[in-house]
Formats: sequence, structure tokens, C-alpha cells
Amino acid sequence: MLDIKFVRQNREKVEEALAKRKVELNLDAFLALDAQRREALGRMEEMKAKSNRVSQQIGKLKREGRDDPAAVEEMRVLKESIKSVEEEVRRIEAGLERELLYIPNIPHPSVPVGDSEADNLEIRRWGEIPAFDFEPKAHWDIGETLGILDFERGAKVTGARFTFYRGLGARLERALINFFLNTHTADHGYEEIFPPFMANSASMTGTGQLPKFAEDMFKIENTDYYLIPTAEVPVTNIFRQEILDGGMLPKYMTAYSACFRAEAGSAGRDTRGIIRQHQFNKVELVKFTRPEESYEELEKLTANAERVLQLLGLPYRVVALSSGDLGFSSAKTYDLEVWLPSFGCYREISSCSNFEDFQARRANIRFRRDAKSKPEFVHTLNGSGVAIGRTVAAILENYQLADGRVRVPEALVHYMGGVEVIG
RNA sequence: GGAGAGUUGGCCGAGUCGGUCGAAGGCGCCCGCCUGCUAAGCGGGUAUACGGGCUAAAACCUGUAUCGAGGGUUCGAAUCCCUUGCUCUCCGCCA
Repeated sequence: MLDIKFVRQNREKVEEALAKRKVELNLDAFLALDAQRREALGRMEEMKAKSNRVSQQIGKLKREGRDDPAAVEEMRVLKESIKSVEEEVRRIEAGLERELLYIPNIPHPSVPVGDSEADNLEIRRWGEIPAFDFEPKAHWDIGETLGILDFERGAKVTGARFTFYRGLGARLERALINFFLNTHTADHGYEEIFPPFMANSASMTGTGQLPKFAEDMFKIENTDYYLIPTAEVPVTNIFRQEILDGGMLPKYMTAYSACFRAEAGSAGRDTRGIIRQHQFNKVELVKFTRPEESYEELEKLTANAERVLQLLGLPYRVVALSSGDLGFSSAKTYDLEVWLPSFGCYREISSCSNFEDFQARRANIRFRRDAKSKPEFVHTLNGSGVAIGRTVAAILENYQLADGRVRVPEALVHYMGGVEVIG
């Protein structure tokens, strides 16, 4: 959510920024509504001030044992007017709030300007793309052949885009979760969090999933709860409506969670394999920082996510998302893309973003620099550290052997109970 | 799922028969005094949001709102009524 005062005073800046995103928004209507609100608010507050004065007057007389029927009558009339202005203010504010919640974040100046994914800017590459002296197979073929991924039964038991992991496949998934969590807590200074996998609508609004992206989520019937699409939601909202002590910033948290996405509008995309599932596992990194340090922290967070790929020996590249590809709430995002041999290209495995105060404003997460200072909004950041399912796919494909078996990355052997080869 | 008790400022906690309660008192914190240092003691200060005025911007002044949330009664509600979230206790059920 943008600061309404900022929008009022920097109209052109905001319009320019939104244009970079290829979003059309009519700020005329928005600002007109804002002016209406202030006008009506003024009228309402004036009436209420009067009402407070008169009612106090009546109280004073009452204590002296006197009555003032004229004043009581005056109040009756005044109350009617107040009620109607209140209604007006409420209507305007609801409209304003709705507008505000649908305006995306302003891209950071360093974000490459572009229309789409095609304009993303490659920042760096890491690792050697493996050379095979045989035709590398896709992870779904490898997984099925080894009996560690069962797509058919996943579809039978639940539906499309649900998969059973079995045997060493299931163990590999679990090993990665532990490996990532251990690395981020022990080496990178994150506090480990195990969050609820459902969150209420206030939390979903806080991080920006609602109101605009309701159709991307699974909602629990007869409740206000949604299955979380990422641990970002519960972990960022952990401090919703709180004022933090500036001394605790920057705060790092990491969480494993299952993630649930309806994938509405993704019909026909990545229908095979485990790249795009309705349920997948992910270890998430979340940071709360002071405004002035958030970009430095974004670089560090990205480096933390990269590190686990490096330890696994998976080749990847880092791209800066262009303004047209940037997520709704983000001011700047780096995607980590891992090499998938059967695809012959890099695919997203992590997305690291600085939301600046966009989420903090929605979720009302503030901090005090010291005892005397006014509360300020924190900056929030998060990134996958990293997606588990896509890591499994990357390992199966990059570490496949000519005979169909799969070598276990050295860093993971310990977590696999000493297993060095799957198959 | 049933019954009961709670929900007040950064924290604890008082608010009786509705009026002068944004809210006593304490703790914490800030400023000052005192002091060889620290502690203790003494004095003062200490919520947030949104408007308006002033301003380069603040400070400041002023209005409104906020005692879990929403609605109602009333000239007037932290106090009364209704709905609801959450916490706790007991019972039931259960991994």
C-alpha cells in the first residue's frame, strides 16, 4: 500500500512509476476521492466537536439539577446530520481504501524498465552447465523410473498437480528441508520458524495476496482462513499491528512450509513434472529491516539463497526482474534460476524481493529507533531459500547418470543417511 | 461441541449507581536535580491515527477518533444491551 499523502504530493512520480509496470491507473479519480474525503471529514469533525460541547453542557446542568430541553432537541437534530455525514465519509473511505489496496508498489530506480519477462536483466551466472554423453532425461521420467515420484496416484488420490514422493524421493525432499534450514540458521543468522499453514484474510491483505489475488489461493470453506501460498504470509504477519524495538533490527527469520497455490490461469503450463504443483514445499527467508539498510539486506538475502545452490553444486543465474515482470508488492526482485538440462534453460527456483514499506504499511508493522522517536514503518524482504520441489527436479536432472540412477550431491549425503546414489 | 471467567496505554493494573476518563496507581522509558561511580532518592515528562492551522519542513497549536472488533440504547458509554474474534478454566472429544 502506498502512502496516500505521498500519492497526493507526488502524483507525477507515482504515475510514471506505475507506467513502468504497464499498469493503467486513473489517479484523477483517486485524488478527487481523496479531496472529497478530507472535505467531508472536516464537516463531520466540526459537527462532532459541537456535539461534544453541547453534551458536556447538558451534563454540567444535570449535575446542578437543571434541564435544558432546547439543547437536547438541538442534539437530536445534530445527531441526524452527523449520521448522514458519517455514512458519506465511510462510503468515501471504503472506496479510497479499495483503490489503495489495488495500487502496486513503486519500482526501485535500479529496476530495469521493460514490458515482460523477456526484459529481465541477467546479473550473474554460477556453476558449470553439465555436459552429458547421453540424452539427459526429464525429471518426471527419472522419478517415475526410479519409483520415487508417483504422478498417477497423486492425481487419483487428489487431482492434477498433486504428486506422491516415495522412498528415497521422499527422503530427498526431507533432506533438502533440513539442509536448507540448518544452513540458514547456523551460517546465516536466521531464526527458525514453524508457522501455521493457514492464515486469515487480514494477514493475506497484509502481505498483498488479498484483495487482488484471491483466485490464486485455496480458501477453507466456512472460515476466514486461506491455505498459505508461501511462508512469507505467516512469517511477515508475525509482527502485524506491532511496534518493534529498533534494537532488534534487522531481524532474520527462516521457515519451512508447504505452499498451496490454485494456479488459476496456468492451465497448460508445466503440466508435467513437479515444477508447478498445487502443493509444494519451500524454505523461506524473511527480513525486517530499517528503511536505510533494506537494499543492502536484499543483496545479502539473495546471497544466502544462492549459497544453498552453490553447496549443492547446481548451476544457476541471477536475474533482476524488469518493471513489467515485477510482482505486485515488490519494489525490486532478483530471481534465482536453476539450470534444468531437459528444458535446456534456467527456471525460477527462488524469488528475492524488497517490499520496502509496502507490506509494512498494509500490515502496520512499525519500529521505534529509540525511546523518544516516533514509530516508522519497517522494510520487509523475503526470498525463497529455496523451493524444495524445484530443487529435487534440478538434482534429478543435473545429477542423473547414464544408467538412469541419480548421484546425491555431496553436501546432502549426510542428510540422506549416507545414501550416495538413488537407484 | 457445552458451561463459565476475562479482554483497558510499552507492560502490570484501577475504573463503583453511564457525564469533568485518553483514562488513577505502579513498572519501564526520557529529561533534570542530587551524587566520587553505580544504585537509591527527588522533580518533570512519556499513546497512536486521521484532519485543520502555522511552516521550507518540523516543532507547536487545534479538532476528531481509539479502553479486542462491529452494531445498538442514550443529550452523553471503557462503563448498559446485542453480535463476534481471541485468551483462560472446567466438561466432552481427540493426534
